[in-house]
Amino acid sequence: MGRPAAFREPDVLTHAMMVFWQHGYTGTGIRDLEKATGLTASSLYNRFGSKQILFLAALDHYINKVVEHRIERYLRAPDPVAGLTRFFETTWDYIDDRRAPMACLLSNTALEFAGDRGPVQRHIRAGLARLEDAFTQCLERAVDRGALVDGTNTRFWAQHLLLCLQGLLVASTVADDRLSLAQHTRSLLGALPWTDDTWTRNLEITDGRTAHTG
Amino acid sequence: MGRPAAFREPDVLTHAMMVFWQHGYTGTGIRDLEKATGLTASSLYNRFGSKQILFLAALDHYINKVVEHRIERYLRAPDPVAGLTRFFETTWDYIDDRRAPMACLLSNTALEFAGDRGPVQRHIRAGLARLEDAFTQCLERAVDRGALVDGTNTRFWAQHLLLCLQGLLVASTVADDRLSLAQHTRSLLGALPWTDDTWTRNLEITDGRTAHTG
DNA sequence: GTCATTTTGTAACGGTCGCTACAAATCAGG
DNA sequence: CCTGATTTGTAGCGACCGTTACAAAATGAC
Repeated sequence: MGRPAAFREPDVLTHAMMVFWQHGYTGTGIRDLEKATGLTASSLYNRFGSKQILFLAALDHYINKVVEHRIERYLRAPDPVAGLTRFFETTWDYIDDRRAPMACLLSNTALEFAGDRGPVQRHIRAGLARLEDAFTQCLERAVDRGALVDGTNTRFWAQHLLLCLQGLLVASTVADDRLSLAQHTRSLLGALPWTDDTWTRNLEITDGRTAHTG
Repeated sequence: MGRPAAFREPDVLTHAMMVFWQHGYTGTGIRDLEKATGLTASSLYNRFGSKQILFLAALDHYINKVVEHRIERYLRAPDPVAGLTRFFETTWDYIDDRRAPMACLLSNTALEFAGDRGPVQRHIRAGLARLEDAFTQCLERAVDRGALVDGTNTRFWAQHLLLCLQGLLVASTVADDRLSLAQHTRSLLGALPWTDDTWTRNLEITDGRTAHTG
């Protein structure tokens, strides 16, 4: 009952997410959100109640769509080593797709709300925890396959990868060449306790593929 | 000639720097700067011309004081390995000194102005380049002392350290325990091409010292 | 003291901020 | 068609934004 909404909530959240991603929470005004979503402030407030709540919804949308999609596609790929490698490589692809390097909405928000102890921090932590868990599971599969040495502290190395990823994302906003970023990515991944020549073989495979695809 | 200013510019820049550091560029208003510096908007605009120019001056102030001080104290210390280790360790001390984790003004600004191509980006790059150079020189001294293997690409590993540092800083804003951050710092530094047992010996020294100092 | 020069305090400018009151519009159920 | 419920568009709220005009205050040069 009641007048039906003239929009689909996921679309609104996607557009809001993009604006917040580009300009941050403080840098995004309600008028920007109106333009991006095509809705009026009335509709936005009628649905979400406040700018902050809409932002939290956009954050969750980012986690459930962007992050989860990348987890599913790469970290849950059949080959955990190749998947992990591709996960980091495609971070740059994703960044280069857009006009400006936008890094990661989670990282951006983490720094913007660094002193915060409210709901925003909690949502950020939840999103990063989801990524950390996915890394952990990916590394555990690598251990099972004998790619990582037995007894590897997968939780620790998952946190480590998450930390390095955030460094790469910050660096990507100032780096003038993507090539060096790729080299640093290799060094970071190479630090993991791979067994024997697992990692060097993976590098050869990666080189072969990138040589073909450009 | 003319009425003398009732403030010292370095003090004004220090206070402005702290406010920008805590709340970011967009999140800081002129009224906040008035309260923090004790000056009126008139004086601020008479001296600096605009909020943006004041921010650039505060950025340079951060580079010349905070960053340069840490470079001088740690990266130019007699022992490059111990100095580098202390540099990363004291990053947390510096963060914990303040009420809220503020990470690094350069990293914060890099993400806030991710899409920017104007003067702010240039100042950020200059500051990071200064840090990269200092890392490079520190690593070169480590090579000269035989702590790093001959032929080490010091420029590459300096960029690598800078990248990892930014990851640590982002992680510090969401981390609930500093201990794990210290462990990740060790892993990051341990990835460098140290000679023989240089790094393990350095860890023992570090452990001994931290055991005494708490 | 007078003048030119610079800084300071006061007050306010036009614009945008997040948000909301209100009525018209659009549905379901009777 | 009427009623109740929900969304939409319009219009504007008070507060704050970055910035500025203007005059009083404080200096050195003469």
